[in-house]
Amino acid sequence: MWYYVDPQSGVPIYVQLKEQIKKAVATGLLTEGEQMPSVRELALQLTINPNTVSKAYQELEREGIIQTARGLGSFVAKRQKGKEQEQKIALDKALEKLMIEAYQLSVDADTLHNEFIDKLAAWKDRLVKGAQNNDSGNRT
Amino acid sequence: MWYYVDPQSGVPIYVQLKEQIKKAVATGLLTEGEQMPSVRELALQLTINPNTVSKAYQELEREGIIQTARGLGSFVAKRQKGKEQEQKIALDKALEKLMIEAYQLSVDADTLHNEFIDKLAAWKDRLVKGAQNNDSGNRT
Amino acid sequence: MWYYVDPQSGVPIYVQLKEQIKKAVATGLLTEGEQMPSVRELALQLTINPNTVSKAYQELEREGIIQTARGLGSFVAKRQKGKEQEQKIALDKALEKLMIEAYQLSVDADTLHNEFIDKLAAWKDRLVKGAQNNDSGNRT
Amino acid sequence: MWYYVDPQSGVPIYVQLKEQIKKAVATGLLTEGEQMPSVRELALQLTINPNTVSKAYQELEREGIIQTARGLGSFVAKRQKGKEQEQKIALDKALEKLMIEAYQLSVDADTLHNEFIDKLAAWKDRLVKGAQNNDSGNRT
DNA sequence: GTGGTCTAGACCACC
DNA sequence: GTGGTCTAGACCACC
Repeated sequence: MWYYVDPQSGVPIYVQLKEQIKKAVATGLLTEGEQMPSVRELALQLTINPNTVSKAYQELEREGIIQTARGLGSFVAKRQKGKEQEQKIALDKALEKLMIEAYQLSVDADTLHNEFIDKLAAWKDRLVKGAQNNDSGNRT
Repeated sequence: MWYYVDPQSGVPIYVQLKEQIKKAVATGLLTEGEQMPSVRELALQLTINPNTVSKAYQELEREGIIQTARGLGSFVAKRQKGKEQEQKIALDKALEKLMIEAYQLSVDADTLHNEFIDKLAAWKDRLVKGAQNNDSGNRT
Repeated sequence: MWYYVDPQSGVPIYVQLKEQIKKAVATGLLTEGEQMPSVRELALQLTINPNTVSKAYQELEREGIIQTARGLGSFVAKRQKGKEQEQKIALDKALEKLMIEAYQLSVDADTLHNEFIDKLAAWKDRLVKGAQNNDSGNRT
Repeated sequence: MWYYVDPQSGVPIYVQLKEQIKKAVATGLLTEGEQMPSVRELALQLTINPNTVSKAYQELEREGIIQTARGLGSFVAKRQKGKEQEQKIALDKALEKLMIEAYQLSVDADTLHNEFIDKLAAWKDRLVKGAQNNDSGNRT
């Protein structure tokens, strides 16, 4: 697959890996129930140590992104649904983080808005649409 | 001051503290050059371990939010400017994180958009406005 | 059946499921020899990944709570008896865990005692009573 | 110090270590703010690998038992206080776990009660007493 | 000095 | 085959 990792970047390798896998799940490159490459396989491919992959996988499991079964392998977990209110609170927190980040970056409100719109357009298909649920399959 | 931490929440206390200080800086409750409470003082007030405060301050310093002068104390740092391109890259990354988070939360695109607009409105005054950057040139 | 899981809670789903099944067995909602729902069935019902159910079942089997017969399904196992001494050691360990937990929660001794009495009253019928062990001899 | 570890026991070493440290904190052998032995030191003493100690310490930090500061060391954290209601819920859960465990062990209600009383007596001094708070120091 | 990450590779349990 | 734990030891950032 298309994971890559930069040991020089300063960001720990297992963190880089986690972020890429999360993104892959969120963008649909990895789908619910799909089997992840084995720890060894991915380690070989990225020429990193199996322990490093293992650490990434373990944290992803703790975060509910993947599910691991001994002797079987790791699988992309079903997406969490949570109660609507908790969802709103978490979203609010995420947006606040974005605003704080934008402030720190001295990004002005217009730039932020424009970039948000662009990014959202690119993600629109992946984010669940209002009336549709994600198991019906058709997304007319 | 008005910091509060919930030791039971699962989120490490120093992370909670960092987030609140960052927010305080971003919302103007703490202003450039303002002196932070001493590690000891804040620890006493929150009845947490001084090491916890120290860890928060250390990370905030590494992130450029505050600056520490030996024997004088810690102060809110001048906001970073960075090159425009780095700014864009960092913003893009922050937006991507938001999208991934929204996906994990099963938030649909419309909800995300609406909540973003609301949040942005609340923050508009703090984020530098298009035509009036705070010290550099305007780039309308 | 009436299992429920909260994917947002931070506690791994398979752990939540295990705890509920253990409780169901201990409270008599599931009885010795009773057939468990199949992995698939339970996964569908809870809209979680079959691997998640599988992991819960695997651990329950290792703990001796259920037994799995290939091609037949899983069944609630007969309760273990163990030697009296092992029983005492295990009980002592469980009580120690409770004390440590109570300490971490800053619960005082009186509160712990009262709550224990209340809880025990609610469980008294399920726990084998002194004079009437369920199949072995009585040791009044 | 008096930690010990049995590599043959089947229980992972880092779990054994975590349990002992938790107990040490709960019984007052380790007190708030006290510095933990360094990762290397403890590894040498127990003749286990520093990584194993490190794993234990990292999990303890996640659980709020200790606090780690890079370059300084690890310290016993201030005890969590949490809101009273959450405290009650957590206690209720812990008691329920005990009951389930007792059931699985075929322990009868009387035995459980007696053993609880004994254990509680041994712990009474450590568990915060009703009217006293834990920072006044005197414990008449 | 401190902890954090990583490699290389062993051995284990479970399938 | 799968992941989990552990060793031995390197190198890093931070103090």
